[in-house]
Amino acid sequence: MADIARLAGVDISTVSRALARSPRVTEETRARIEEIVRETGYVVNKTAVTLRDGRANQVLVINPDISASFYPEVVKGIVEALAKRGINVLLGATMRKAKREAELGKQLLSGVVDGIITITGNIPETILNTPDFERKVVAIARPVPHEGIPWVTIDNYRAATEVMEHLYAMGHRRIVHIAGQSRSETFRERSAAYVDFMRDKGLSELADVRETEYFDADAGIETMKSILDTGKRPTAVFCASDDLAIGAMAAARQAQLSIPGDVSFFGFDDLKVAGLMYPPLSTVSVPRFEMGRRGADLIFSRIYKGGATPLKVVLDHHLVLRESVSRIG
Amino acid sequence: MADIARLAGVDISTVSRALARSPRVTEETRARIEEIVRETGYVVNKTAVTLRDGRANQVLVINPDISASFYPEVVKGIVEALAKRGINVLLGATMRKAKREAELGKQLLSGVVDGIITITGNIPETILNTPDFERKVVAIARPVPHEGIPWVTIDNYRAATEVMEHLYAMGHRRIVHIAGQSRSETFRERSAAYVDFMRDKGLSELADVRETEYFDADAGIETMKSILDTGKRPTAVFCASDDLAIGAMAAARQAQLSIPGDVSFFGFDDLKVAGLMYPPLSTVSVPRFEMGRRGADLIFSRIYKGGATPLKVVLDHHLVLRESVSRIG
DNA sequence: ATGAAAGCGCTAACAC
DNA sequence: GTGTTAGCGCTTTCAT
Repeated sequence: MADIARLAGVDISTVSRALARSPRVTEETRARIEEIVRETGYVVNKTAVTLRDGRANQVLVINPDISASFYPEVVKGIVEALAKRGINVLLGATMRKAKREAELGKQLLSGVVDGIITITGNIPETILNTPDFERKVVAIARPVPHEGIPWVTIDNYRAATEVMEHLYAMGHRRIVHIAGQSRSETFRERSAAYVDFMRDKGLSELADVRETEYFDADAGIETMKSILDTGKRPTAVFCASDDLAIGAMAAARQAQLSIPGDVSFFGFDDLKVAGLMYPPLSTVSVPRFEMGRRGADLIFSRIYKGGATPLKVVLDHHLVLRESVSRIG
Repeated sequence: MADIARLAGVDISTVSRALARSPRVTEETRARIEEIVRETGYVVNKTAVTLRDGRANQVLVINPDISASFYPEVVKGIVEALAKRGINVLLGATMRKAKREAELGKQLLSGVVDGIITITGNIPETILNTPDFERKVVAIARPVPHEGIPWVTIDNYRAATEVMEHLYAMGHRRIVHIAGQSRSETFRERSAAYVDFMRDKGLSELADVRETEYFDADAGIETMKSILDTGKRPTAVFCASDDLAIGAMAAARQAQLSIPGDVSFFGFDDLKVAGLMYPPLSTVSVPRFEMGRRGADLIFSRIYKGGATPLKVVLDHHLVLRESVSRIG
């Protein structure tokens, strides 16, 4: 900026004002300065501005694993909402390591970002004793075990209940549930809905919940294999994620089972690929993009406008019925 | 840091030294300072360090679209290589907009990052007149139209030729190619291999290249539909990406064709989901993780060690034969 | 072994 | 309308 000032024959503060579109600079001076800026390709040093202003105009999105197909749409929603307000979005992946998560949390303390949007269901322990940190964190999809942190979600219990009602209406009784981690409230709700439904229908005897650690396709394969190994083949499998379902279907097929002839499948998430499977997978449509947008709105209000926001935002879901479930009995 | 200094009863410069593990601080003083740091949860302000040091110890990875399944593994490789060297990785998505790309390029000029790894095949125009920018940019997967920028790739022409040889050996003659953008050298090479092979086998009459813009599943669906609309059904379809293949297979199935009975498919990338499709998709295994690692190594050498590096790194690929291709004739 | 002070690039309050 | 200056939080000479 000093260079620009010299070239324009003005003080550096005038350049600063011109670039900030302050009305206190002659139109003429500003034009001259802007011309020089264009010629030289000069760009304001953001680090200096951040240091000076005490804010980075950036937020960090923490997700567990960028390979998982669930997150990209959420991130897009966040970027969409924040970009137009001049807020940058950084992306960090924890790879499910608490240490990585703590590392990322430090970005908040070290001034690199003004806030954190987490999709991991955890809160980096590093920031736990930061005063006022509740105002700087928002959770999406998975709630965080901490009071005062707002979160955006769908009604998982209700959605899972609807899935079970559908399966039941299609004649299925011997239904098993491939679940996610019970330590995650999201997956706990889905499992609870399954267990409650089976009990309410007097089917507790048949209820079978298989918890998985990472709810990815590999877990789906392994779990499905172990289910088939028991010899008691279910007529339907309700998977807590599409990734689980994709893996489970592949495993069923490998065991020479036809889908949905021998066994039906229901997923959760409505990933892009769900509709492209063979057969196309019935699933629960989760408004991922909208979740991102709403989460971004929340954090923007709280951090940059200092306003109050609701602590819980529940978005709509709906069932997407395709061809992976057959009518039986 | 001033607070820490006051609490420890030393000068701020001593705190700085202690935290930097300088030998010029008594073991005792350092212990005291570290204790206080732990208690208060203090974290060094990274913005200030960046400003002072003139380097951010961060690089930016630019990719076209975080929804596409190709990139996460590459990013993981980059993170793996850089994290242990204390270099942070930021992720930016262009959503295929030149403007977004330019925006991201500014991050380099504004001091937020020290270098850029691009997986888009483009170079942000913003940085084009930065002196010495060739030293700060590395391309992965897709080369950049600019001299002096190193890149990491596989031999696309050779891989595509091997695919064609396999299809040919399996008896296929009426093979069509669903290609990516011809403006991308990567896809151009794959197409060229197809065209050359068909010509060399005297099959030019049957050659049919369908170029797509985004090489995603939707493009695969559309293109496959249009191929089937012509009425001349191919016996095999060589897709320039797995995403294209997944979409194309779905479209074929929707047209009541059996795979690979009626038509065979070959993909490119070996995405995780390729092996979980029904039937499992034959494809070209691309070392995405390794590409990321090597790209990261390159940029690290160039930026932080100021060393010279090769301008082109070609990694190994191999064919993964599964069940989406049948033997005919 | 520790302290004092300069300076990284910028903005904004304060002059004029 | 423009210039002068302090200060954001840190590291690193230079002194002692």
